[in-house]
Amino acid sequence: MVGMPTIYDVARHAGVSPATVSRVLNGHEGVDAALTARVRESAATLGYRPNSLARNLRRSTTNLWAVIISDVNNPFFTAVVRGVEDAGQDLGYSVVLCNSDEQPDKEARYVTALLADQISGFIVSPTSRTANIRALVDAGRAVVAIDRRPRGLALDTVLVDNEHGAREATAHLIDQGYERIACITGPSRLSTASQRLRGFRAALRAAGRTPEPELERHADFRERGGYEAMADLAAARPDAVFVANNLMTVGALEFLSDKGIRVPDEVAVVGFDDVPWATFIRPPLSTVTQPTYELGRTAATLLKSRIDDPGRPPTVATLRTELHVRASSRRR
Amino acid sequence: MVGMPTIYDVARHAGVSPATVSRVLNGHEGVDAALTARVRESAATLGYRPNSLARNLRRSTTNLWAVIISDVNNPFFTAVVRGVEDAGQDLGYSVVLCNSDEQPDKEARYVTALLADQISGFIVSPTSRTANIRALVDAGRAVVAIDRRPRGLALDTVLVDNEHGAREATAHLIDQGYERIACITGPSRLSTASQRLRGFRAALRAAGRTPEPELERHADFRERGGYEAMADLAAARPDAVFVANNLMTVGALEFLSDKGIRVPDEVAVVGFDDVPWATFIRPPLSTVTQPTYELGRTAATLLKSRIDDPGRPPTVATLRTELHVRASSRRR
DNA sequence: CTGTTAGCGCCTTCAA
DNA sequence: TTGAAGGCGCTAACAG
Repeated sequence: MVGMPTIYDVARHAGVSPATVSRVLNGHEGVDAALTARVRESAATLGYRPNSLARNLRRSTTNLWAVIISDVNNPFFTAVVRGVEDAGQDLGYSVVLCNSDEQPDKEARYVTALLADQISGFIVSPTSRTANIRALVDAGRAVVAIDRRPRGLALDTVLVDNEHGAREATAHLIDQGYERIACITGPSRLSTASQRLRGFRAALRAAGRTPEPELERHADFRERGGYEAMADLAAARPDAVFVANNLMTVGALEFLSDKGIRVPDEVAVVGFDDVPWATFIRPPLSTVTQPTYELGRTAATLLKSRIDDPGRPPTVATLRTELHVRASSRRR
Repeated sequence: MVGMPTIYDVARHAGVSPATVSRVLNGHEGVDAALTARVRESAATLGYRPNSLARNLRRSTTNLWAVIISDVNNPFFTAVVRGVEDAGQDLGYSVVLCNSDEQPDKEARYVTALLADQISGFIVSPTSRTANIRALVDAGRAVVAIDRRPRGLALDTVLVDNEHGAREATAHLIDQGYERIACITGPSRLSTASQRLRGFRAALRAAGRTPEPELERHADFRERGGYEAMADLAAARPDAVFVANNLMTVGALEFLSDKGIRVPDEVAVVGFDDVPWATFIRPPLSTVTQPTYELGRTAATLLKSRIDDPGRPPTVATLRTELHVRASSRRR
């Protein structure tokens, strides 16, 4: 025997047929106890490991999941991936990570490549082009969307309650007595961005105020966009700002710091998403945190049950956010 | 035809043999131009995609690489992974990400599982237990070590010049006139930790000073460890501290901030590794940055050439660090 | 230059 | 309950 031992080697060693070895190793019922023991022992002494390539070819599937996220630089997504990975490993799956960089074309390329790889399940934070996701679904693959709701496609989806989170953050600012509260949200094509904006407006209305367009901005969910939006907003003289994701919050803070605008004395800030080391930024940053790791685990669970029961109607799981009030939004 | 079209379907459609289809699709030389065109066309019209499971079984390899890193929460490693991934994709490989969490047992479990998966290449930041890596090498897999030198094993390795980086950082502190310079480094079993400590001491000696044990601490390369080491150091009254990784730097800053110790007036700080948003921490943090993305790309290149030429003698690539001086270590 | 053929290692009927 | 045999889709010898 030259390479890794095969099921034939084990069979010979145990004095049984390959079929029996296969049955034992796959836990099929109704194999004689004595044979089972012998097979187990032979497998152990030979150091047999099933060749997953052959198994997968035979079963025409793999134990691989692919996670296609839209920004690896965003700690939000990497935390989610960790949740997926841990849960996936428990269920016997390995996870391949792909970064679409929020570009539909890059996403499309991944989809095409991965389709050929018999990947058994996909977890995707969809870019705006739903066609990519549809291709996966049409090819009969199990797919779970995270973070965003894919437009016009019924899918297992894990979201957080963006509207609630934004509303709570804004209500807190109102509560602290801020008068001119601004909002920097993401691209309007992304459901997260519009939901967070909606929550912002809802809180204002609930307090008897009217949302003012001059205090609202759309940017790109990245640091630079947050910086520019904040610069642009400055003319409107807000005394507080709710920023709809972590990277843009960092950008907005950067602008304020560059201009020597004090937080929270001149402008209070609350950010959506956790910012790593939020407590280190001076002043410590108030945030609406999302249960990122949980989100990943939930997506993994949904994916597994979709694989086991492809006909099941789609589920949408919505997780709660949590407001953490810190110094950046507290009146002295 | 019910499922995906196979190479036989294409062959029939194009009126050639499966072998010819295979040759065309794999770009083998010397196939008649007319046939080539016909095969290409048939494949296109049928929407043929090669089944990589079958191909891999036949070739008994995969187009998968596994990256086993020791801490997914550390932005250093995630940045490296990005470099690996981008380069890998260019070379036709997908990347599976695994997190050993600095635990040899967890690493061992991954190694065992992945060995069965015919993964074609491994990039590993080894934990202290070299046996795990040795298992990969013994099984004939292509392996590249990153960040740390695996003890007692000749391997393709990508490192940064830790000693130089630490020395430069320390020299800068000396230059600024600090007198009692402390060092918080990592676990002594990790080469990165000991090299950075060595660089620190070398700089002191070069300035005619003697390293004092009471100003040196080993911690665990995590935030909490940095916090505790700083707390412990405080009694020795340092006026500057060089912290040998990013997470511990954050921990040390946290302690200083908790105690109201001003940076850099009372204690100056330089950290090794980039800290995301280093510019946001007040005061902006001086850092020794590593070329993380480049490190990943280099590892990918080495891995590829190891796969192509398994007999090649091992290469050790050492990349340079860069000192970025910011306010946290500047005398007023 | 092209086609025929024999597996890669496993699982799963089918028959005994 | 166990064994024999075929085939998943592809590629690499080997013939022609």
